[in-house]
Amino acid sequence: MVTMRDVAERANVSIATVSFVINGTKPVAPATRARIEAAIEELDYRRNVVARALASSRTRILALLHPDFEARPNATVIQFVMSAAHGARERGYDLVLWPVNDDEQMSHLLAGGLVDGALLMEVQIHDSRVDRLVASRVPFALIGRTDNDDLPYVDIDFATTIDQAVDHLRAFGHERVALVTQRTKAAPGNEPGRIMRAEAAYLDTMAALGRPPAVITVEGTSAGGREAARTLHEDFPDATAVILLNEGASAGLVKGARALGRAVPGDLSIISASTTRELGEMIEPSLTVMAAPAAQLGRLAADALIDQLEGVQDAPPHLLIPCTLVPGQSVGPAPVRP
Amino acid sequence: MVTMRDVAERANVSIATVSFVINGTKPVAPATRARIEAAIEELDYRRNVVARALASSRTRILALLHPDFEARPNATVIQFVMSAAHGARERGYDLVLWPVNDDEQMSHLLAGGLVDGALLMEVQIHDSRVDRLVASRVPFALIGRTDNDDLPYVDIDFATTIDQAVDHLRAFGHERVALVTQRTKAAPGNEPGRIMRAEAAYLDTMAALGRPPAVITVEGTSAGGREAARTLHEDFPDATAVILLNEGASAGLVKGARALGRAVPGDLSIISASTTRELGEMIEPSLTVMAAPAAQLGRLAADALIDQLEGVQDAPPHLLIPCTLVPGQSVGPAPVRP
DNA sequence: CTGAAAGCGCTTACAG
DNA sequence: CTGAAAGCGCTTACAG
Repeated sequence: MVTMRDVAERANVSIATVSFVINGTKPVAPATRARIEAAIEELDYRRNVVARALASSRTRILALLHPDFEARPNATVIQFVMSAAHGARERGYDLVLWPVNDDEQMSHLLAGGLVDGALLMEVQIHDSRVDRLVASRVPFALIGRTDNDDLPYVDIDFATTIDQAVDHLRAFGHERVALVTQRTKAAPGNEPGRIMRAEAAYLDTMAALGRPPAVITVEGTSAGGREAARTLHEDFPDATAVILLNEGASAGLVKGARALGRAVPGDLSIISASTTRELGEMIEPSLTVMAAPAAQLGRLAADALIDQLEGVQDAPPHLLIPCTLVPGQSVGPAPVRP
Repeated sequence: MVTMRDVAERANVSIATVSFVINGTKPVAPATRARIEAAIEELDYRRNVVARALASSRTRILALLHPDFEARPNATVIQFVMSAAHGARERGYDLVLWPVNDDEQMSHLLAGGLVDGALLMEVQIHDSRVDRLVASRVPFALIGRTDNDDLPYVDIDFATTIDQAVDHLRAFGHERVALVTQRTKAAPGNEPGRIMRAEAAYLDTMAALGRPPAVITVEGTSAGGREAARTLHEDFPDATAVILLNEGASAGLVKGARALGRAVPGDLSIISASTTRELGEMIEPSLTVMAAPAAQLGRLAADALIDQLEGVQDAPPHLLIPCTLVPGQSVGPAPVRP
């Protein structure tokens, strides 16, 4: 292995000077610099990142803390993860994946000193992992928000997303719009923030319009989607449009509605929010979706965290990005009331 | 920060002895051990992984080298990545994500000394990245195979997968089975191994059955799927079943076949191979799929690499896992010839 | 069974 | 602008 010492010897300088040119930390005379650069080139020297990390007490490694995604693969997750890794890499940082099952394990990992900062996914309104994170004194950014808006976060702007979805449906004449959300294992009132915030935004919008809300909560599966179709049909027969906040139930909802004799979009219009274009195309009729800004969020999260680490920044980042409407064939004019 | 020195002082031993009990590298007297363990507990000491890495010249970090997945999110990818990270973590290793665009960048990263080993995804038959990897002298395992079967790899067993798909279709009376693969940017003859091997397995099977093969190559999009439906209809009108090796084209193929007046599975049976159960459920009629063993492969890859690193192992790992048949509603009896 | 000490390959005040 | 040296927090022969 070629070390900094080898380079220094070949260039006839001290290792300190080599360090200065590699890191640009101090001015070095052009001639000296040239000799050093030549030596680096000739020896094909590459600085050892572990030694650097120990000496500088900065590892330039970021952790992505996430629950176990193996069970329910989600296309937006991979986009988020990959763009975060990509954004980090472009700024000279590495991203390690830390599947964390419990808070204890998380604290242990954080205390090991491997990472300079952490990104936490799937944040809930009350989240003990966030408390641990704060206690660990490792800088971080949340993907999603707790009820403490002062912490650094990036998140989907659900209020704007729901508003736009409702506006889109109202432009087609829909007056009664239902919301289908996802059941989770979380305690009531402590669902993932995305569900609670989207629901709150929906209720606000309905209230502003003077319409009674219709919220249906089902599993994130095809069976859940079918259940939603039945509930909609029986309990809210006058709803002519649905906003889904439940990717996994999308296909089931369409199938279920049809099985009940309701054409899509003839009798029922559907928007699937916070999902991918690909999902929309996968279904017949192609779904109108609000595409989640997963790739953007991944990069923003990495950038926000790195800005914090490098002191490029004053206030903790609070970034909200709405989903993007991608029209498909699942939204049509509201049927005329009989 | 609590260091090993703090623990040593409190327990009245040298730091070497602390290291011995933490790592279990040398026998330590029970009483001494107890004092040290108590000190660790009381100080809430956690060994600094960076210092350990520098001193032991083992970082216990693995790299996952992969092309840019942001563009085309694929559900099997996230399963693979997460299970690899999970498997690594369980054995005390961390997994960093390295999106690599070019060989040069890959070599640079590898030379930094951050990782003990690497996993390379999306391996092609002739793959210059593999040459770089070999040259870097960093231990590795491939996800997929090159034409050099001696290198360590884990891969999907396409031969078995295709055989099982054909068997399944033949049990329903299908005699003429087409294969739809995916067009890539790779040079002809150098497509990702999965495509070439699946095609080879298909051709072998057809030859063994004495049937003329029908291979259609299209983009991995809905449009590609529609194109495949047209080509099938026009060029291979007697094919009554299709095996897809093109996840993105699945929905388009179904839509396209219908648009041409061919019912699924009434007139055309479809199996989508090397994809997810979730994809199958997302389509109407639900697709019969051969689910890719992504989670298994992720864990196996991590384990195989770690086994190599820890010398648990003699021969380089060569692991092949077939996909799993998950029946849906897209396969039915072959239509009777007119 | 335990300790003193060298060393891993860098960075960073400090001095000149 | 450059260098000598301490130090980052561990591991690991080596000696006893």
